Amino acid sequence: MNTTTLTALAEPNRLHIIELIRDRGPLTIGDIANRLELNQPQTSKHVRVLHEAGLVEVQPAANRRIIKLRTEPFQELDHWLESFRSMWDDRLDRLDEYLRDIQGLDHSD
Amino acid sequence: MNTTTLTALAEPNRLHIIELIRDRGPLTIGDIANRLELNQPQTSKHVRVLHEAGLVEVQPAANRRIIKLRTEPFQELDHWLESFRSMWDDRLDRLDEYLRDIQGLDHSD
DNA sequence: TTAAATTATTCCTTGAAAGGAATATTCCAA
DNA sequence: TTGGAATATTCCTTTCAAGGAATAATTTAA
Repeated sequence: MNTTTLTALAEPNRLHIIELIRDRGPLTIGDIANRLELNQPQTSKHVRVLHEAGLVEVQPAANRRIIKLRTEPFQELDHWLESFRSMWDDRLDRLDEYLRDIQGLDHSD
Repeated sequence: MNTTTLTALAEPNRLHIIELIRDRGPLTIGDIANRLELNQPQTSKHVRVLHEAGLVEVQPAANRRIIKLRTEPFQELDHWLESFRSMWDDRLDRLDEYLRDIQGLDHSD
């Protein structure tokens, strides 16, 4: 697991930005600032960090920037958590294996 | 999602400690320090942070402390990721739903 | 009780990250 | 081309986390 993703998410305002976009869909810097009651400069800065960490995609549209979630970092995080899942849920693991069997998918890992 | 978990994991050495315990099982402060080539004081400090964040359980044994992983924070992180999963894998979501159906489990959430 | 091993704590310094305030930049509309 | 809206950047200050070094505390063994 890489720590850039975690570092980016560890700041409360940035986490809120991520969850906001997750819930409301792509948003503008101004939208984010308004909804989260942040100043515009700090919003830009936080979004920059999120972008540099690859958590977010920035799509210019005229005057504005539309901020979208990227999937890869969350997939990576999810994959990382796989290695812990057996700690707390063997049953689901076995079901997952069974599921893959009946779906005829490869599970050679 | 709470940021204490993320903050604790965002520090590289602490992340290494977590992954080390995940892979090797419960370890002593000294074991961790040796394997990760950390000084003992910093190891103690990092483990303290991990413990205060609830990521780790500390079990005294005579002179030593045995450090174990706790499951809850990882479960919470996993649960948080659920809300993102539909972004990248609708198929698995549908399979999961199907799975719950044939298992006769409650899925009223 | 003393010594040795293991771990915890304290003190200090340094670097980085975050917010505020001001200003710069970019882009469209008129 | 000028004005206004949206966003970016810079500069400054403050706070906080991390490492190093030294030392304290705890536990067992002898």
